[in-house]
Amino acid sequence: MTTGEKTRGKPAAAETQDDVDARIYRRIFDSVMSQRLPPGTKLPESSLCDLFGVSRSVVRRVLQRLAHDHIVELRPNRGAIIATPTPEETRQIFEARRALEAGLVRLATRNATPEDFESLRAQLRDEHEAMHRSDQPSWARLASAFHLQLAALARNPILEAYLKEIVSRCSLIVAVYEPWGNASCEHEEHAAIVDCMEAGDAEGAIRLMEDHLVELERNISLKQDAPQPSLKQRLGLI
Amino acid sequence: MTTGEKTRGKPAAAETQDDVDARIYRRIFDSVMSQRLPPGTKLPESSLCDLFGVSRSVVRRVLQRLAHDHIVELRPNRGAIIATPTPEETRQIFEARRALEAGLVRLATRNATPEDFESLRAQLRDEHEAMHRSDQPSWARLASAFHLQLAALARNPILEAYLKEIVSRCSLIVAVYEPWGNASCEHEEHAAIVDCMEAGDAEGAIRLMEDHLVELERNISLKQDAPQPSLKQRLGLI
DNA sequence: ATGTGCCAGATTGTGAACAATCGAAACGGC
DNA sequence: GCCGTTTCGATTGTTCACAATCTGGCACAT
Repeated sequence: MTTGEKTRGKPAAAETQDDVDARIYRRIFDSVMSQRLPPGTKLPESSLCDLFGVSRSVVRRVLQRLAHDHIVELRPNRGAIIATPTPEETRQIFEARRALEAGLVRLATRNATPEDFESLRAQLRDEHEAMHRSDQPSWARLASAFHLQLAALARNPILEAYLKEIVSRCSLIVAVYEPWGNASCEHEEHAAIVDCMEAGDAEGAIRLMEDHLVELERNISLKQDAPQPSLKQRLGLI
Repeated sequence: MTTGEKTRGKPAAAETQDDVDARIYRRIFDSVMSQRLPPGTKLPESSLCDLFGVSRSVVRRVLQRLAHDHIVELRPNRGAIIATPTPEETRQIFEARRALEAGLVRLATRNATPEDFESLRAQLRDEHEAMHRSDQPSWARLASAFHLQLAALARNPILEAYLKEIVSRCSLIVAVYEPWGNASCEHEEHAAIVDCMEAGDAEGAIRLMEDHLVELERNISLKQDAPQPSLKQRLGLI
């Protein structure tokens, strides 16, 4: 009775296997998104075992999940590394993202309630505030969160999960080529999209969203081509 | 030399771990698609170990992959069963599929070469032939293959992978509610889509594709609602 | 007779030992 | 001095044994 309720709920110190998995997954995931784990970083199983205090079985399972979500790359007999998207993959990811978000915007415009728009605008205010504070880490997270929250309004968990995965991969790309693009511009575009959706103009919102994503990709491509940031990556270890 | 080349290629009896995984995955996958493993079927690890002659580690890994692709459901401490899509999930899956295929048709229309259309028409001929032979198993497989091949023309592996997953889930639904809809109608619609694409009319092809998918869903929904096929599933064991 | 609690069997989750594989440095031949 | 070979160390892949958990049936009290 004291430690583990079995029939209904687990109020205290009982951590299920899924909780452990999720904790480790999120820890690695967040570290990648925060650029604390740059692409190409090796993730030896034994190190992770020590760090998280679990056995290799658990670490292995989590690494597989991360690999399926394209956060890490699993090379047979050679261990896991943080995934390193190539320029070609970048192009494909953004193309897929445009197609996905177009569909999501259409569904969201159809299904969103006034309360949904309310929370979306609240999100925009947070963005705006972080932007004014020049709080770039927060802002980057919030900018992604906007797209995710918009996706939730479509009321389709499947498409939402796909977008979640794609946004993660985009963040990974941003982590490689760190553009830190002009935030104010992005924020304006987000607001314009919401305006269009609230007015019921799905096609207009889609067009704005696509322009917005093209702009985002262009910012990244510039950094990607121009200053050759990949000397150590191409020459050293990837 | 006789059994395992290591440096370059593996011409004969050397089977890598990935090959083993893929073999077991495909075996289960195909069995589900062929309705030999109906939804709700239990998949005990020990049985699979015996059947495939591998250890539980391998079985476990494969089951996780199948779970991530929504072919099986992994219940903690209770083992794996073939996934059983609910009517609500069915609605979401088809909605997602329409959105995805719309984007794919648009890209495919833009990127397809004359040779691509050639192979697509060859696909249609195979369909037509299987239909005339009343070879329903073959026809069902070919009908899915048409959508998959069309998706490949978009030249975007990411969206293609998503559609592959969704089509699998659709086939699973078909396996539950076995509509075996009017094949000739489907074939005509496939052909009409290709015509539109070849004429460069992406928007027209998208509209036809959406109608086609709505029709497909309607066929399934009818069987789903009418004869109450889920008595044993809802009341007994799912 | 019905509902509750308990026990046994089976199945899954975990951890540690063993085997296999790969990378890289050291070695020797040309 | 350069290149191919070989050995060694480290890391991953697999297997097996043990622990934890759930299911289903049985006994028992009400």
